[in-house]
Amino acid sequence: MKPNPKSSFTLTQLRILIAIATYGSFSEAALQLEMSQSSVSNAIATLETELGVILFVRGRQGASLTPVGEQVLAYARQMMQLQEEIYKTVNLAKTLQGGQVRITSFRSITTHVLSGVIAQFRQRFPQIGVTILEQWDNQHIVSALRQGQADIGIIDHPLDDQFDTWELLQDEYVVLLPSSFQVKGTGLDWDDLRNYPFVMFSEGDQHDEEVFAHCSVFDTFLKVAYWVKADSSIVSMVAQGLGATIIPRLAAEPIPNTIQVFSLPVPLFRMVQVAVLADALFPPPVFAFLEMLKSESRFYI
Amino acid sequence: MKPNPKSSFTLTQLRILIAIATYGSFSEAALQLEMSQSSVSNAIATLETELGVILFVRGRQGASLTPVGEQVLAYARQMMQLQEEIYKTVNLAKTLQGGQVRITSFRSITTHVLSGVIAQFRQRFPQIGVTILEQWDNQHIVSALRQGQADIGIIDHPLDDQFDTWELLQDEYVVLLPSSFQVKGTGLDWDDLRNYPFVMFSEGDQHDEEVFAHCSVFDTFLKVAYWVKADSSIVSMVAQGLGATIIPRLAAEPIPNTIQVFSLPVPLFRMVQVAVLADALFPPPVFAFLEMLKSESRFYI
DNA sequence: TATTATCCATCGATTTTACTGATGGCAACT
DNA sequence: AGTTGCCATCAGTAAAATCGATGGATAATA
Repeated sequence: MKPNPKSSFTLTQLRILIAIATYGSFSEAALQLEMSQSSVSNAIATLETELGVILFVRGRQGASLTPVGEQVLAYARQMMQLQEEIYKTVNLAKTLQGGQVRITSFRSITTHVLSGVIAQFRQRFPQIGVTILEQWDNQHIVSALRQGQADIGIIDHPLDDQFDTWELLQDEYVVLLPSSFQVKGTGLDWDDLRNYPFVMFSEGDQHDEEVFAHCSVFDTFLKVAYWVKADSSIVSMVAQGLGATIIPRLAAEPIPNTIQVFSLPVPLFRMVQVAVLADALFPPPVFAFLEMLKSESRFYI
Repeated sequence: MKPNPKSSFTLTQLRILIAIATYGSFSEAALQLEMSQSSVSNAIATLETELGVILFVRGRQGASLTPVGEQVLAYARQMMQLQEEIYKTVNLAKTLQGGQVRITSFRSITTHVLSGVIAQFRQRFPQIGVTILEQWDNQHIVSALRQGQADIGIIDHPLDDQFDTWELLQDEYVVLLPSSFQVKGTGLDWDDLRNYPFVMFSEGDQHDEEVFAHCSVFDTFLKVAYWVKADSSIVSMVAQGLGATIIPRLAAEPIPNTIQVFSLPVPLFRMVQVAVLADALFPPPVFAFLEMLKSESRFYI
């Protein structure tokens, strides 16, 4: 008994078997299946050879199943049913009635933007599953998209033209100050920033690079007292008066009201974009989700 | 969505799908399946076209399933399992480990001979099912055999050469007399028979024809007072003194001890034979049963 | 008894499908 | 830039499914 038979029977043969069992004769089955009687005969002969058993007793009044034939018939029916289910499943996936949308993004966006959209989406299309894959930086999001692990990505840095992107929202880089820090006028100026000690994200973060670059344009070089790895930790360190920080607003939420929030002297934004693979052919659920995202984005821009 | 798609996917395609999902890439799957990479590629492309969905995301590091692909994979595994079961089933049927023996016979033989053989057989081969199809006369037994509704038939009249037959036992036609009937000597003679009223089987029975023919050879013509349709009824009518009868011994059993049993003046037997289709290729269980029947028949002859 | 009708197997021809080996494109490493 | 690993595509070939026609067998019918 080979575990992996090189050639094996086909679903067509099983379908024919069922038809014969149903209609009682090879010829009637052929009619119903809209194929020639000889094909039917051949198919069963091949199947019988492959299995090494006689499935039908042929007689004057048609064909009737042998005991083994009966057993095989039962399995054949089950297989046909599974086949049907496969078709049903993929057809569902091709409509808005089923399927799945897979999104990858960072935590801050997930929490403050996507959660709302997803709730709304699930309410509108309850049959469609939504999967979220949280990532730490753009890199991972991009590669998840490229490798097909997700359909839709949320990014905050421009991307090469493999992707179709559009703006979801502008997230302002805000300066967070402990309540103990004094501010002279109505807003911050660059001198203020030069004097504060800063708590920033750990080494090599793209956001911070952007902030440093922006400040340096105005001859402002921040003094970084602490490097920390999590958004929420940064915020709480600021709350405890250890220093100031510059961070995208959504990444900082929820901001305790003991913290003072200012725009930069010259405001800076990160552009949060939605990205999908340019050449990919998406199932309808993905389009539906993108539509919803687009209409939602109006509230943020 | 057509209920009966003209062309459909194949089990081979599903097997390939599973292999790719298992080994992570088209090429590795091709190696494992011992087929070319292009075949694998083609098979999946065809399957994807047939289903109308993308099943794999192809990337630098191999192929990974899409969400629909995952769903289809689950069904595919089930189908492979069913396929395996079919092979297991038919292979069992080809050995003594499984399968079925279908026997057709009359009630009398079933009760008094087969039941014992079957019990012994089931003890020896517990996995093999035994089916008994009871019939009223040879005609039905023969046609059941011819139509493949049974493998083994028990008959009591010679048959044409479509069948292989051999003797199972000789069943003597015995004369049953009520206790009230007087018998002169040690045995019956033809004159005795001429004087008794008889209870015989209803019209056109082959057994009775045989008996009448036998008697007429000795110028004995029975007076039939009753025609009755069931063996057991005949016996009980004799027991109640309504008449005598001539009946095969096994058909009469159990014979109440109020009834006198005699051989005919010139004994007559019916030859009970086992018959199988001459050209049929039987599964091993049938042969095993035939062997057992043969060895068993020694006790009766 | 001879005839007819029904069913299935078989044959040869044809179309379809499956498979292969070679080639090329693409993206990621070195 | 070159190399490597992966998949798609192409053209040719081998295998198969399918068909129409034919023939044999067996019941039912005349």
